[in-house]
Formats: sequence, C-alpha cells, structure tokens
Amino acid sequence: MKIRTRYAPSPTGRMHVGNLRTALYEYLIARHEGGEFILRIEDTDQERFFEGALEIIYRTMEETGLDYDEGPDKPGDCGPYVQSERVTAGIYMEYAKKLVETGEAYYCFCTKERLESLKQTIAGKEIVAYDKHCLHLSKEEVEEKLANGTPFVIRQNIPNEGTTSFYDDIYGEITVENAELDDMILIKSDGYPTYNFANVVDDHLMGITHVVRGNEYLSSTPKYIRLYEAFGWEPPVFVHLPLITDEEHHKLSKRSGHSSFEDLVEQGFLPEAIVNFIALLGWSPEGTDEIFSLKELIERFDYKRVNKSPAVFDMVKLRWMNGEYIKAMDEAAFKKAAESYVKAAFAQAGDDHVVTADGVTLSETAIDKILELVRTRIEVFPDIAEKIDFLNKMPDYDVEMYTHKKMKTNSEIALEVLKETLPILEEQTDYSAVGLHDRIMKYIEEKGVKNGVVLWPLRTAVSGKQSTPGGAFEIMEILGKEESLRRIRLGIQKLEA
RNA sequence: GGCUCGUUGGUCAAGUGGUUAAGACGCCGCCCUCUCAAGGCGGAAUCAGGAGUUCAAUUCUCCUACGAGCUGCCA
Repeated sequence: MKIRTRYAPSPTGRMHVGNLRTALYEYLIARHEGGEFILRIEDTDQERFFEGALEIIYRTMEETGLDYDEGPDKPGDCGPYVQSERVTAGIYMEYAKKLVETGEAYYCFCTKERLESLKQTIAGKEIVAYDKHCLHLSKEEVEEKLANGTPFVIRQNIPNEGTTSFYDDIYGEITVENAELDDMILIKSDGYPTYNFANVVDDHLMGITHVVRGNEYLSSTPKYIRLYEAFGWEPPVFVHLPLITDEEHHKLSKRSGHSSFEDLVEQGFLPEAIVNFIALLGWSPEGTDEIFSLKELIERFDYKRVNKSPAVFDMVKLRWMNGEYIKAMDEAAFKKAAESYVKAAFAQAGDDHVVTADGVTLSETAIDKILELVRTRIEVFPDIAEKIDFLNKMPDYDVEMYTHKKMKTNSEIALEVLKETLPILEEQTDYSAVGLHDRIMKYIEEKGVKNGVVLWPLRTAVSGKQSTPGGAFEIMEILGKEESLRRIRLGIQKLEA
C-alpha cells in the first residue's frame, strides 16, 4: 500500500519548530517510500484564527522545500483541504450523526453552569470529568430540545469498563482504562468539529496511512482508536514524536525567542540548515554523518530510528551547522545572502560601492574581499556587522594594544616599525595583498626580525582591534593606500603622545 | 491528584546480555599562523538511583527519584 502522510497545521501564527519537524518527518516518511504527502489546514477554532497565518504556512513549506502533492492550493481527490470548508460541506455533522445513531455518541445540552459545577480542583488544577448526564436523556427529550433550538454539542460515548489499546510504532503498545477516558466533544456548539474528531474523520477520508504527530497526543490516542472502531474503520499506523524542549527541558515556547522557523530565519539562519538541524532532533541516521540535504534525508530517513526521549533545542549546535552551510555555499549564493549585511555595516551603500563613516569609498572588489574574509568567521549573517565595524570607522584604541608578548612587540618597537614602514608604504603603489606582502616581507627580512614584530603593529594601527578577519595586508588592500596611511600615521601619533 | 510516556557526557546521540560505551556540538590543549577564524591532531567528560533475573547487566523485570505530556466547545 502506498504511504500517505499529512501535515495538518492550524493557522494560528508562526510555524513552531516542533510542528515543522513533524511536517518534515511526515514528508520524509512519505517520500522515502515514494508515497504521498498532503497539506490540510485545521482551522476549526475560529477564535484562534490568525490573519496571514495561511500565507506563513505556504511560505514555510516553500522555503523548506516540503512540497506536498495535495493541499488547499493543490487540488486532489480528497478535497476540500481546509476544514472550515468541509464544515460547510456538512461532512463532520454527517459522520457525527452516524455515531449518534449507533449509540457511539450522543447529544449533550448541558449548560456552561452545569459543566462548571462538575469542575473539581485536584492538585491545583481544575479538572472536569463529564458525568454522561445527557446520555440518559430519552429520545423524546432530545427531539424536543433539538426542535426548540437548544444549543448542543455531540459527545463521544466511551464505556466506563474495559480498556483500549493501540500500538505506536515508536512507543510500542499502549493501554488505557476506558474509565480514564472522558466523553470528549466531537461537535462544538457552533457546529464546528473539534480537532479530535475532524482529525479522525479527515485522516480516514483522505486515506492517510501514517499519522505522525507530537507526543502530546499519545495519551489521547485511545479516544481516537475508539472513534475508528466506532466507525468500523481500520486505524492508521501511529508514529508519535518526542518533544523538543528548551535548555531548561521545558516545552519550547515563544518566550525562548527561537521557537519558530520565522524567528530563526530572522536571526540569519538558512532554511536548509534549520531543516537539517531539526531532522536530527529526535532522529539519527545510520552512520556518523550529520550534514544532509533534504534529498539525502529522504534517502536515509527511516522512521523506525526515531527516538523516544525529548531533545533540547541547542542553539549553539544550530549555529555551528549554519556556519557549515555558509562555508559550503557557492560563491554567488553566499554573496547574494551576505552582501546586504556587509553593506549595512557601513555609513552609506550603493549598488557597487560603500562609503565608510571615515569617508572612504570602497569598491565592489573591496566588498568582495570582505565577503571572502568574513565567510569562515561567521556562523550566522548578522555576525558580519561586529566583524567588520573597524573598516567602517577607525576605532579609538589603547596603545597598550601594541604590546603583545608572543609577537614580541611593545610600544617602542611598534613606534619604530610604524615609522620605518610608513615611507615604504607611501612609496608603494601596488596595494594588493600580495604586493604589500612582498614589499613588507622584504623589509622584515632586511630588518632580521620575526614577522609578528612588524605585522602585529601594522595590523593594530590599521584596525585598532585585537582580532580582525584577515591580517594587515588584507585590511590595507581593502582600505586602500590613502586610508591605510592615514591610520598608520594616527598610530604613530598615538604612540608618540 | 489520576493516567501516559521518558531518563547514555553540558547538549544532540550510536550501541549491545560479555564493547577500550561510536560520532557530532561545546570546552581544553597542541600544530599551522601577522591576530581571529578555517583546517589538522589530541584530551577531559556519560549509561539517574536501588533491588531482582543471570556466570555476566548500560542492555531484561520491578521499585524509587526526576522530567515531560494529557486530564479544554485549543490543537
């Protein structure tokens, strides 16, 4: 049988990484076997509906590469793919009534007040266990209330004896006492189905073979099983996924600031890296590889290897992985993605140049050099700003910086070196890194000192920073002759003061 | 409270009735080197606790502890 999985988000906001991982695994399970993957929108809660959330879902699926075979915007044989439209079509009410007819469900007219009176507080939590009050209404009473328009819900009728079991492909056999199962609402008083009911009906009607979802549904799955049985339907394969938590081992929440795909993209992460990273949260492949494209994930994904225990979302490792993706990008793609961050680090920017706060115009080729230098030094694009701030504006630095034990320099030596190299650099016309290198190395050789003795002061003078992407030559090449000399003279001034 | 699930280094994790208990991130050190990265090499660090089964338990069983989820006319 062909595998069919579905991703069924509700449009309530940004896409949570837990949901994204569920979508990913559903996609992978289907694609690995050459099966089908569909998108269904579960918008049965009108109150939580969020304008624009649908677009977020479409865009996220697109950016992550999770292409689906059927969905609201990809008609198939099981439409409509939006639950509110299915409500209009009367699908859920029809199935709910079938259950009422067979005694598997019943109308409930209980008021909010009565339900409230059933509420009890246990261990600080309010708990309602419905008492099947309306199950005992006579047929006539029900007809009458229905006829005079009394608001109602339809509840599932679960017996108080016996047990219900099911097999989860990850967690194994799970059994629950029926008495533990509340008579959950199938159809709400507004005529909309609850998630629980719509999910079962749609999964069956849409031919879903593998239901993949978060761990939080594990304990309510027996109720779903009873629904399948009540309808006489074959339950699907269940694949429950472990939770993704924050560093404190709590369910990843919006407060963490990186709970959604969109948050992560805003922070400069690449969709490919995010997908790769979350694929490894709760699943691991055979072997020790960790960097996988979506295509490779499809080939290697075996859901039987999914873990049972929760996984902490580790930003540090995500950052590392993103850095790996940055390093692996081809030049053009990297430039496209990083250029705007480089330009933003300067006072002014044009199409093919940039002007520093110190008034120096840097050409397109200088920008390309910067891009190259920065590439292996960042994990996320916003890191660029801090790395190159000194190019935009010469920082005010302490002369102490010229003293470096390992480089065997101090203020006196630095002053001497700067004074000696200044005329050489004034004469020098070739300001390419190679040209500068050759000329200065010649000087170092003549002087008979270690490289650091000369290069540390030069780099310091030209950058004013303890560490920089690239060395003295690269920086001078980018800055150009005039600005480089200006900075060196500034250094001499500082050292003489 | 009840029910369900989980627990291998700080984190992601492999793994098995007998292993020197993989690998990755991070951390530390060394090499390279004009700084910082990158790259290379190496190091520290793990089977929650207690019983039981067994010649042998990280692995199987039970208990405890801890954590999480559910207990909504949310999904």
